[in-house]
Amino acid sequence: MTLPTILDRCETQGLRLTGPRRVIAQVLEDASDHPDVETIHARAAEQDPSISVATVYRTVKLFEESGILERREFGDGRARYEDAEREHHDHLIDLQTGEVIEFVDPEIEALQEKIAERLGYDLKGHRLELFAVRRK
Amino acid sequence: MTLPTILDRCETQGLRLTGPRRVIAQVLEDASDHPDVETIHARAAEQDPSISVATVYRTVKLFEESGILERREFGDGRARYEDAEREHHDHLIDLQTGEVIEFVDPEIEALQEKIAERLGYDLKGHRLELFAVRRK
DNA sequence: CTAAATGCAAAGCATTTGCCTTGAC
DNA sequence: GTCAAGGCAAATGCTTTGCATTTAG
Repeated sequence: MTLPTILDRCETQGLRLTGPRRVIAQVLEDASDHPDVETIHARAAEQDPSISVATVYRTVKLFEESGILERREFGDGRARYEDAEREHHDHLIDLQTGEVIEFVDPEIEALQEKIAERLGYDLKGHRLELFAVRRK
Repeated sequence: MTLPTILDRCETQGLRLTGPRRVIAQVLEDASDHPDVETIHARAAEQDPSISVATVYRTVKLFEESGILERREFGDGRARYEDAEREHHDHLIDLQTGEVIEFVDPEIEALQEKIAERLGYDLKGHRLELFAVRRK
């Protein structure tokens, strides 16, 4: 069973499948990194130079609100996006180099419930995001 | 043994103790939350209305570069600051309400080294920051 | 056809910076 | 007295938005 593509999920959500949206969806489908809007726009523009940055902003916001993408803030002032349906993982971010390392740690996963419980905090539908920040 | 105040550390660092810096240092000393620049400025202005926002920005940046403060990005677009000398803790952030819960989990602390090792990533001088994000 | 989506440019915010004045040491 | 620090306003960088035009369904 293959996971549904971003485009599939756009259809499921009943989103209008415009030219720009198809291109942006494909760009994100192909991305193995965590592109920011400028990067997404650059890649989309390779397919269709008429796509504007404003549309990229509007589209990633729409996709995020539809649960298709997840927005990440890595501390460098711009938002980055990645497919929300990818298997869960955490991030190690080096603020000096901008390097982002993905990882999954079973013990950390197991700690999520425990921590929430200890704090009396309802984690339902939430996620723990782990950051290792190399400060200056 | 009492911990050195922010002002103490400014002196240790050889920073010039100007009026605005004294006030901003005291504001941060008194803060039990994670104030952003606007908030810090509002509190500082109560003591001295002539302090400008630009100075608050310059001062928190200086303090951060001096290791006196730590900058936090909680995903709402503005930076927040807290005393770097406070005992280590992580944060649970609810992006919907802006609520920030501090906590320390010994198991998570113990996992830091392990994770870094597993990734071949040098954590020296770094820190794991934990976020639980309630998305929309 | 009709409402939603796009492009473009202007507007918004948070933050930074240039420049001249003020003040700490 | 000197050079760093501060105030003010302009500039910057990322993101959003108003409006006229295009387009998916």
